[in-house]
Amino acid sequence: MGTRSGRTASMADVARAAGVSQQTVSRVARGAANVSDATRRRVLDAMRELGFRPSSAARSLRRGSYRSVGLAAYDVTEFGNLATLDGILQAAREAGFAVTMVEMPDEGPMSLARASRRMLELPVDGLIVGMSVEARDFSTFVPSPALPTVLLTMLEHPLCPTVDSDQYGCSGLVADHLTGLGHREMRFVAGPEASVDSRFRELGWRDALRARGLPASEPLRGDWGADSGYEAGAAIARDRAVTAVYAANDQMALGVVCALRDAGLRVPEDVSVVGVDDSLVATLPGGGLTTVRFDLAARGREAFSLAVGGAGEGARHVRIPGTLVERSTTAAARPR
Amino acid sequence: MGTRSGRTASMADVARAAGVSQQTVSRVARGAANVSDATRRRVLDAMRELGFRPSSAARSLRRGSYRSVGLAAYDVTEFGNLATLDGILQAAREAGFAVTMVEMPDEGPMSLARASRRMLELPVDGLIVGMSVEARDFSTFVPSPALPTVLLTMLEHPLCPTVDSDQYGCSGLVADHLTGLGHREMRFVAGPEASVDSRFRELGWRDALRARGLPASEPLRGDWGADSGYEAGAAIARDRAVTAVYAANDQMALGVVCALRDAGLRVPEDVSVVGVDDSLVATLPGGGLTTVRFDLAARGREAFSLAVGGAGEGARHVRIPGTLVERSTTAAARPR
DNA sequence: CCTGCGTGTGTTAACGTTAACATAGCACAG
DNA sequence: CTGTGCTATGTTAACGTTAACACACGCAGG
Repeated sequence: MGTRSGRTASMADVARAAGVSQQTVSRVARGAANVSDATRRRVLDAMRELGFRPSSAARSLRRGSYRSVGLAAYDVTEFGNLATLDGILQAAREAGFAVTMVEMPDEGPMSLARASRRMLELPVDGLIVGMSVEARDFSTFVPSPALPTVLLTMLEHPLCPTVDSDQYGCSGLVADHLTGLGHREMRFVAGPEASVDSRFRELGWRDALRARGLPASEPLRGDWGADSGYEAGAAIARDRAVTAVYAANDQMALGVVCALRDAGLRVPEDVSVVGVDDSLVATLPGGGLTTVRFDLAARGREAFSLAVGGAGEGARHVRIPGTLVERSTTAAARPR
Repeated sequence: MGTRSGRTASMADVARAAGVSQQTVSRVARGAANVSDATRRRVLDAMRELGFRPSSAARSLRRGSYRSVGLAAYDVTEFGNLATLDGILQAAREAGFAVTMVEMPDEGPMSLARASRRMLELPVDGLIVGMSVEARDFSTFVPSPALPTVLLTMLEHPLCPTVDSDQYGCSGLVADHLTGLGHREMRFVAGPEASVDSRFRELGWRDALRARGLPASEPLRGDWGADSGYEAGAAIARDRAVTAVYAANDQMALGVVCALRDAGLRVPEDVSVVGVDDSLVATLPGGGLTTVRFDLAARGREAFSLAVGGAGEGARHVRIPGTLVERSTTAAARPR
């Protein structure tokens, strides 16, 4: 017919079919005002008949923007990243943006560099990078000036704005809560040394104790898993002075609770336990875990607006505070 | 300098700076072979200096493809969807594709229609739709001929290929396992009636029992939650004939296990319990749940290749079989 | 009757890239 | 010395859209 066979219909094809100029088709496609009802109807009919799909490429080329934000992620499957993704998607939808993702096959700096280079060739107006990449990768990362880039990390980067949940401040919340309940002799169960989040939680804990004039004992070290929490809990059970435990995540906190109970101690009557993350395990039956909840969706939304809003230049560093969720593993301190 | 101020550098700017033609810049950018080392170096230097970023829009316009696949999702956060997303990301990365997501604000058909219309204007070569959308929405869905569309659902659609884990066949696996252990008197705990997955699991179970000459008793109905599983389990505990329970998901299966134990029965010695999904709860401490695992990443990969591979026309319907994971909640049948 | 204005439409020129073709230089077989 | 083929480079013409401008028309006020 009127269309060149094989190709998908363009505005020119629609214009020919509807007997109008190509510009009028463009006006209809964009919902512009100055089109008479009769013409609009004819054009819409022609579009439908020809299965017209506007070329996003041509539009973006002309317009100079893509209305899409890039996301370079290592492991979206992980709890925190997922909730952040959800926040990014929310913010994107409200702004009429899409989210374009590429996965990084591993956590190395090479992988990040490659993902970022690939992003430069993708139709995105800004880039959000992060999701479980270890800190050392970011330190060598150089963003392209042609693509506004936001990093999801606690470590401040000289060239990019960063966003993260306040992994330092959360420990202050826990310290407030536990000292408020009268606890003085407390233990911290840290995550793996390589983890930036764990390091900040530990630092925040140390500083919070010092600020309250309490001694900070050496942390026990776990690996984020419930089993490592169990081991730490077993060790703590033998120390009769301890009345409260703060574990750097919920999984380990759960392990601590199990170990304490297996050792014949009651939680929270004998020992209080607090976790961080408010992950699924924190709400399990058998009494929820007292923990710190982060607004991860806000983390995502913030990253989005920094990446595409572009307003405030100069590397800003946003830290989103958590809130303490009191469930049934903390109570007033009593000697064991 | 050589570049028009305000704009980001184009190939023409780079060409001017390097003293070559624009086409040569294009060749370098694409990594084409026929460029001398000296020229290549000069061009790369100019690119670096000008902060050149190739225009994805112009490329796609010229090339006619985007190297990106669209994903219209309702709730990515949910367990199954997430793993599927991961599979899509994997396949996309291997094919050098990006994944462009838009979120649907709710599950209504309007929302789906709107998301699909938005996708038509996005830079994608194919579209994957699904992720927790209820079946009725798909039935009224009409794909655009200009955008190859794949549906993630068990219900076959006349116009689109569909992909899903085999929600029917999984019940056959469970029936094989349990009858193999000598169980005859079994109960099925279904999910909510609105759920397509639950309906197919139930149908598969009925058919599997019939094929084995066993009577299929009326299913108990839950709502996917552990509490509803607990109720069902409590009812089953009172029926001394029953030696095995098949719950339509792991959460409910977990509830059943708890109820049976609270009623003084041993699992698996007195009653065997099987779930479906191999979700996190299935691997909890205290003895893992026997369950059916689906290869959800394969679901995602399959959807990807159907969406962009485009090879086989005509609506194909792919069902990916699960595998039974035997853990510690099933054992040989013994009278209670 | 002219001027001015608003409304619907058409015309033209980019946007930045790549494919196809053209050309210049050089090596080498005949 | 001519012709053939290869390599490195340049030239031209799209790809499909939108912004800017131009035009034709009807209608108001002078």
